Amino acid sequence: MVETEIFRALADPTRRAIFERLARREMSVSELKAGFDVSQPAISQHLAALRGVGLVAERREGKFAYYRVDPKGLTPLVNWIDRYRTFWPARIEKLKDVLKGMDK
Amino acid sequence: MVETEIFRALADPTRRAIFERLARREMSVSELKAGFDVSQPAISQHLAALRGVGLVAERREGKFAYYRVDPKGLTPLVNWIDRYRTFWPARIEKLKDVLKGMDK
DNA sequence: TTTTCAGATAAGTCAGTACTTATATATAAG
DNA sequence: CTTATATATAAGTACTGACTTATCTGAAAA
Repeated sequence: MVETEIFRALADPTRRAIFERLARREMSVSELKAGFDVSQPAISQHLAALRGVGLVAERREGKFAYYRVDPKGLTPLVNWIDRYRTFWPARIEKLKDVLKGMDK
Repeated sequence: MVETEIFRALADPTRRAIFERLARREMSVSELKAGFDVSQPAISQHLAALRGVGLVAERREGKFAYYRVDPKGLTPLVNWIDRYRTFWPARIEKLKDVLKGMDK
């Protein structure tokens, strides 16, 4: 189940913090590492997890690996919430369209 | 961190399925149990977890316990997504207002 | 080519968690 | 009062997952 994987990926505070930092701008692994109190392998493992569920994308350049958020990655999460639109008015409908148009 | 707790709560497929069933209508524990292939204690434990993070609420009536979704419970999740509105236009702003007005 | 640097992978450890069965609590029914 | 039913809690187990150190791959620098 896609939702499970995405919820799981974002349930870890470190991993979510990585996602949040990447949301601001593309960064290399060592740049990212600077902000956290965990080892470099831990960062790589978190990035692999985020990449595995489509939340981030990788761009390789020489010996550097640059990671960035893949905006489409959040779509299943938004859609899941959307399924519970019965709890609030239909405003959220707009989200879907917005996300679709964002497909670049 | 509130977000972590909510993401964690919804990351478990059984627990999320319970939430989804309760989203349709209020149900007692034994009614819920009928739909799942886990023991009654497991259901109670999941409900306690969902209740602990404010995703569901309990109403006690005699020897029965009726659970329902607390719509406000999803607010932190929506707000978190909202923080990444930089990735898509400002439509999501509306959500906050909607959720606020939903405070019953 | 040898060394250094960026990053990924391997393997092991430890804590957390989803489950189980057994038991407790409390209300309702006989 | 005794028994049955609804739910919660206790305690134990097995698995998962986030971390570590050590090692591997590959590109740049010396």
